[in-house]
Amino acid sequence: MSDTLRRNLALFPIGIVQKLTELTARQIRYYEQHELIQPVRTEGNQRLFAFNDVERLLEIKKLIDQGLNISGIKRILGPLEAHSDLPNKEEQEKTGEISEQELHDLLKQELLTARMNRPGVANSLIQGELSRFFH
DNA sequence: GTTCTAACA
DNA sequence: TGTTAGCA
Repeated sequence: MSDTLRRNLALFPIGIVQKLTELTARQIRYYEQHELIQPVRTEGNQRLFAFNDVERLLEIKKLIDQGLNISGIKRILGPLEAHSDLPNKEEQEKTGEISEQELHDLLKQELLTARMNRPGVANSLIQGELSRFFH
């Protein structure tokens, strides 16, 4: 499985992203309106974020802390790469493109990476919220 | 219980 | 940005 595919897998709802990034849901939706991120939607119109989106949000947060406005952030992060029409988690599982086992391995790998780059409270949150993937 | 959109203190 | 209303 390619790295870009892994990072673009739509996995978490806004609540988890909220804890992961320590941004409010309001802010996350606001940044989406300004095309800083492009989470996919479920059939129920709920946002599903990928690791890519989370990383992007963390960069946005850093720039906000540095006093930048939306316009400034857009210039620094640049336009969003119109990432192709990657199937979402449900479709991938439905079509058998990704097995449950692969998904678990994928998430475990991502969590290990996150643990090394972002030690602290964020990790316990990540592990807690994603524990359902490790049966 | 969670998320969504819209709108206003 | 926060927060609340009214839905799905």
